[in-house]
Amino acid sequence: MTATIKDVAKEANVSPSTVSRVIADNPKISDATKKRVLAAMEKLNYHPNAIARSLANKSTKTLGLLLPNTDEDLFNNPFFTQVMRGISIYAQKKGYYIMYSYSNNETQDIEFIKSYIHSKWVDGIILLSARQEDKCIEYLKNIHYPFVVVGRPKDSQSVLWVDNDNFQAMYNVVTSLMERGYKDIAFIGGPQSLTVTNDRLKGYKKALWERGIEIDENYILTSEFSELAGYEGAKRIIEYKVPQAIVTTDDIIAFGVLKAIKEKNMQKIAVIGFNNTFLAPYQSPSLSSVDINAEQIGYQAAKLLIDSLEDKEGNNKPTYYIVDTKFIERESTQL
Amino acid sequence: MTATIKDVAKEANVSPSTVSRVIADNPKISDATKKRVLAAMEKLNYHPNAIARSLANKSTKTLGLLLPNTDEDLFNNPFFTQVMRGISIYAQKKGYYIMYSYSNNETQDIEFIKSYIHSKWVDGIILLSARQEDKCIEYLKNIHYPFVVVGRPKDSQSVLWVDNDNFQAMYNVVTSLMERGYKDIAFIGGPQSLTVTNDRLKGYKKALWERGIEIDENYILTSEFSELAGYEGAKRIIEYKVPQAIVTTDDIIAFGVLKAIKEKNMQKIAVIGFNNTFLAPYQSPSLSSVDINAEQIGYQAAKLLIDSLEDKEGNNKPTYYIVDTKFIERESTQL
DNA sequence: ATGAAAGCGCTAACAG
DNA sequence: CTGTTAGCGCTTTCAT
Repeated sequence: MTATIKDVAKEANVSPSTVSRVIADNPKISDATKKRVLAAMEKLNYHPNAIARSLANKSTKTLGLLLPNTDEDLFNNPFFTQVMRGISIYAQKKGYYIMYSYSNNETQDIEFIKSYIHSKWVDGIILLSARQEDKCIEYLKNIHYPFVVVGRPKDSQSVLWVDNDNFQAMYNVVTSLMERGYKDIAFIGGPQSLTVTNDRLKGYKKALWERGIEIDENYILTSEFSELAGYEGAKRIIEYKVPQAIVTTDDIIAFGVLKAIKEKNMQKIAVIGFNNTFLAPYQSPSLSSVDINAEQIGYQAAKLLIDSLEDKEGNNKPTYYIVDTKFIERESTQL
Repeated sequence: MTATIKDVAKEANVSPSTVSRVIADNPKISDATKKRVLAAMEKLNYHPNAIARSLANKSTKTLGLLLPNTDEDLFNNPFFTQVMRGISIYAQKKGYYIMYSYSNNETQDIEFIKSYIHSKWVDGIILLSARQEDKCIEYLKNIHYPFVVVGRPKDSQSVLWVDNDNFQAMYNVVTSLMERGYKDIAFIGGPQSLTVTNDRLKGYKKALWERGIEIDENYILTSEFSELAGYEGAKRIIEYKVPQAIVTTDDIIAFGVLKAIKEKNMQKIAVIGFNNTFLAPYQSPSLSSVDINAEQIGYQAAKLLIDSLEDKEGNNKPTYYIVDTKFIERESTQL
């Protein structure tokens, strides 16, 4: 049916290996024959069979992407699609394909990972969202399989990862608020099981602590990434003691906070989101948010993994990448 | 390194072909040897090499997914992630893998399709979002390559597709509004190049027409899927002539409409979105929206394609699937 | 019911 | 610089 390397070889009057060398762009091939082979390929509309190449090469040039699916809202969160796009951009640039799987829990995660690895489908794995105690990281590390994780792993020794400096980002936001006189600042975050939540919480605490403001545990709430969590969290906090500002770890949470504030008619409470999602400007008041550059995170993750895959010498490159954040001020912090 | 079929064969004292038959669950294998082979696999921690199988089988059990990337907001739209999840669920159930690519335009689309096909990486292709004149559909149809499209293609003859009944869904919404006395109803839609926009627009027109309401072209706006489009569209419409209701073809657009309405202080204008995204309930007023069951769309698309791939006999199954919609009423239509 | 052998399409020594 | 040969790991006739 479709032309194979043999057909091309015949057509060009060379051996299959010569054709193979042309495909691989091997330098030791005379220009003359190269031309001839290329012409033959063209004529026969030849395209290398990637499967056969993979089998012979023991490399598929594809990466496996593990998507979390635990929480309905977590996945609706634009963060993931942005990261995926970033991954794609670098992968395509380097001629890599991406496969993806959803999983509902850590056990399934591991299953998919094993399936990817055992079946030999992928050359490396990308993990989205690092948990505090992450079995996947543990597993992949133990078997020395190439992977990169989006989010700082708890034990980052000898694992590739990319993340924002979440500690610093939140620290800066809270400090900036305090510099304008805000004192009673509450915190509503996602699941405590995620590293990102903890990092941001630490930034929050450090900022308060530095200015000698006592940390009130009733002002700290963590649950999940949802508007509902933000909505109910804000109501609880307001009922406890009306704060001057509420910082959150995600725009989705902040949306819920805004709703609660509106209902309670407490519009002077400042609100800050994270991720600077596309709807943040369309809230009323428009939501101030920390832009975490999600696409860049994905891009750098793919880069870290692919580069390490292709760098046989194992040169001592850094094993992580920190993506800059930027605090975007809008109406919700200027009331 | 890892065990191959030969190792298992030796361990179990059988030939490689016997092991292969066990893997394929071939009926003509004695239970005794089957047990023995299974035990050997277990012992050696054997896992079939999917690449090698694919090469021999000429089938990869993976599907290629083409994601549109034209519009920043289009891709941030949760619709796609929901469809992807649906696709994944059925694919995983049937043991298929999914590869994805983003493209920025139709030319790139075709390139990716060719790359998938020529490289033999995938067994079939899933197209997201049908354009009115879709070169990808044309191309795939011409070469008789297996594919399914999400969204009704213009010429749906002999192509697999799944979609909502967009005409009917919009028709129902508008009719329902008119039954409660609304007369001046404006329409703000996405790009005219998409089938979905046109189908919904037709439903809108038909509903008005049936009730003898003249269609005012100034009440019909189409541009892109963004809050900005909704925001500016609504302002333009209001300045032209204040309507009683604005129907849109996407929640994102509706969010922009809500913002404009708030600014203009015209809160009695009813607003309707489409897709019933997770933020719709969190607008104020909460947004009435048509639930299109995006995950189901993805699931059925994968099902249509995979089933057709596996059904060698080409039984005359239907080539399309219509997913139900449901109008979810919230505050934005009950003012 | 099981084995031997050829082949899927490509790559990689090794020779020359 | 190019050809020969073996082999990647699995499947599949064709025998027996």
